[in-house]
Amino acid sequence: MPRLPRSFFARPTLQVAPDLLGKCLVRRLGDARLVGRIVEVEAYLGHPDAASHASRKNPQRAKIMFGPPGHAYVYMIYGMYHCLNLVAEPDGVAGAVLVRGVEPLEGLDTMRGNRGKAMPDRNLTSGPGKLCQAFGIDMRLNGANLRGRTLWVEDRGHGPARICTGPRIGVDYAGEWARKPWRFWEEGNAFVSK
DNA sequence: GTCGTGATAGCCT
DNA sequence: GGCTATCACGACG
Repeated sequence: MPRLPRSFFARPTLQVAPDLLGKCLVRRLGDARLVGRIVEVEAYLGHPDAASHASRKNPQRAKIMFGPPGHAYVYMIYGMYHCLNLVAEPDGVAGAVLVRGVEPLEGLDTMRGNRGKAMPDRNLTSGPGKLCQAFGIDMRLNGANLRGRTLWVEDRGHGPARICTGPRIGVDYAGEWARKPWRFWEEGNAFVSK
């Protein structure tokens, strides 16, 4: 299956984000191969997007967002969970797409083991923290090249049926920027977080 | 089904 | 001491 080239990511974040819907996130984890079809994302820009880590006064945590496209920006949130972003825009311009939901296609048993307990399958990857846990994504993958051997994105041709848009989740502090319709999801998919 | 809340760590003022 | 691009669980009905 063809991996998405760097040129796919080297575009405006608001174009890359909806284009990622229907693409497949692939993770090699030991002998396991985990695949999830992306069904929900959010776009985060650079300054002056007040909801973005890249627009903080000291965006040290988000420096990967300013780097070359086609890399992973991973951060820890609420002390317990991780969130996966895919860096967009040309090198030097901040922008990333938060992956909020994927539909599990391969490696379900490994995902169930990573999530622990008796988690219903519909809760495996229907949220940014959940999917990172299921895919074994943590800070070790921050800055990883998406054309390496552990994490990448493939185009398997299963585009989204229909795309919906709305405000981003959990950024109410960001004033007018919180109301931008920069969350994109596939209509009706069970693995959308809300 | 909805709602409220606690967990937990790194960085902020 | 407060906040965070979250989640799971228990109470309620």
